[in-house]
Amino acid sequence: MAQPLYLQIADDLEEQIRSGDLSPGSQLPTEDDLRDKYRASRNTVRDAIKRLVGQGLVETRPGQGTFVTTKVDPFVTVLTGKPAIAGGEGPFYLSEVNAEHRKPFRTTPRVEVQTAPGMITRRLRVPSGTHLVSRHEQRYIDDLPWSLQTSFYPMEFIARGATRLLIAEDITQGAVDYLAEAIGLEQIGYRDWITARRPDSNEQRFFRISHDSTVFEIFRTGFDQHRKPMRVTVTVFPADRNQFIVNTGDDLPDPRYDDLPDA
Amino acid sequence: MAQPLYLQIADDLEEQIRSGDLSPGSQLPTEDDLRDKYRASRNTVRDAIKRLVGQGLVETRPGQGTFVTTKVDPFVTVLTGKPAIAGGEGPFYLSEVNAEHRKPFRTTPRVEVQTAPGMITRRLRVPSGTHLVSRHEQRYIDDLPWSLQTSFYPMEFIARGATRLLIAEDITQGAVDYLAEAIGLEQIGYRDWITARRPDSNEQRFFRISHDSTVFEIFRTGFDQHRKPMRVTVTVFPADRNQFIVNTGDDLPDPRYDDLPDA
DNA sequence: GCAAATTTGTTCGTATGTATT
DNA sequence: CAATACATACGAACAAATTTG
Repeated sequence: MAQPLYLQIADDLEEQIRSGDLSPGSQLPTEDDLRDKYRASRNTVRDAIKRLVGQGLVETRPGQGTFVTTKVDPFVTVLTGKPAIAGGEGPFYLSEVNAEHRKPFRTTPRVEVQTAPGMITRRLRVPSGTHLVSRHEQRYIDDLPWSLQTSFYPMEFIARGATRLLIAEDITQGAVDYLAEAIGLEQIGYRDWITARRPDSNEQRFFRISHDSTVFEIFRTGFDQHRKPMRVTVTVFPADRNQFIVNTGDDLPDPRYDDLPDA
Repeated sequence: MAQPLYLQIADDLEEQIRSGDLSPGSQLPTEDDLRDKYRASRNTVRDAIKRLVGQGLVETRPGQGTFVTTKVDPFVTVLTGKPAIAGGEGPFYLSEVNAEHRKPFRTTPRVEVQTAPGMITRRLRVPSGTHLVSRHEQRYIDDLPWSLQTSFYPMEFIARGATRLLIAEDITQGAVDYLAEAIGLEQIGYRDWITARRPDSNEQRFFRISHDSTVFEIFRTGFDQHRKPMRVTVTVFPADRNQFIVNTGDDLPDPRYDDLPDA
């Protein structure tokens, strides 16, 4: 056995998909058809398909069939930028490359007061177990689920007068601008910490992705004029439709007109 | 059937792993033992284990058994930094956070002249099919495979006098400094384009990761004083042991003393 | 060095459950 | 309700990798 049969079948199907012989959105032959075609058992065919599902090349729908996944035009987020511009864009400075026609939408925040996980308190440099204000929202682009975002602020900000943080309303002017105006906290910069991991069950449901796909998780820590962390924002993006740009150095050419990802 | 049996088994094992009942590196009961314990067939037990493998919680070794994966202390790369400091560090400004004791090592480059893929020529803004110099190297940290890096330069640079680009030797002073000195090209900045994807078979072999794991792929385009792209570097990192930091704004506190990832 | 024992990997056949049309 | 298609589960057999005696 040079190669296991299920791998031969998977490779053959993968080749058909990559060559365009099986176009995105089209249906694969049913498992029974593939069983006849490759003279294998149905279980072996299913092992091959499982592999393709894991690779994100196809998706199965019970009662319907197996279909070649359609690639979405990836959404590109620029992580760097002059912090001052961030106002009105929400916690993230989202500059969408190649997205002229795209319509972002986000839910009104779900506001809670909770004891945050160590991942957050450590970054905010507060004792673990401290109560924090969290503002969670779901974000869509063109009605496609795009990211899940949660921002954490110290409770202390409320006492100092930033009461709108507790209200479940979009802070349209931008939370950064609001904090500057309300309690005189200026964000002088931020640090993004980029990781990748598997989605939890919530994320699988919201993004409609499988358990063995990948999400980016970006922790953004904002620092005030005293170089102290003033807030932490955690954003989760499905890796299959998100990419990121980081610019270092001033006056770089606009990425919009080159650097395009492969079609 | 509230939950499929193989998911119940997987969840139970996952719980044992997360609780520390099964510690990292330790061996799970054999498939036959698990078959008896859960009164399921061996195939059902194997389905459960496959799921855990996909989640990266365990790894199987033919002839030996199934073992709880040991998490490596992640390696953190800072993507932003004053470009001037990059000299001597190689194409990437690699500032290792929490890495005092770690020893980086890289192979001597494999140098080729090739027609690069569209992904590269598009970023370099040269016609597709143009010949480019590529310098490929494998990079290790503490003898663990850490990243695969390939840099592309226009052939024209050779004619203009940067002949050392063609030599399969480490350019210890840094390629950026060398180009400045040899042909007067200054890198004024760069752009990183961050994506995630599945590893190809080469990468699976080199990093010793499975086909359904994830790698980061970072395209770094360097720009010269005329704001034209002067080189493109592609680096691939396995996602299970790599994280990235992006700083926006000056004078942020050192991430080394906070922001530590969870143990 | 070799053979046996152990353990995971592949493949088949079969039966039944669940979702969709 | 019936037909179709994928999902789960069991049992069995043999192959391949590794360790042990």
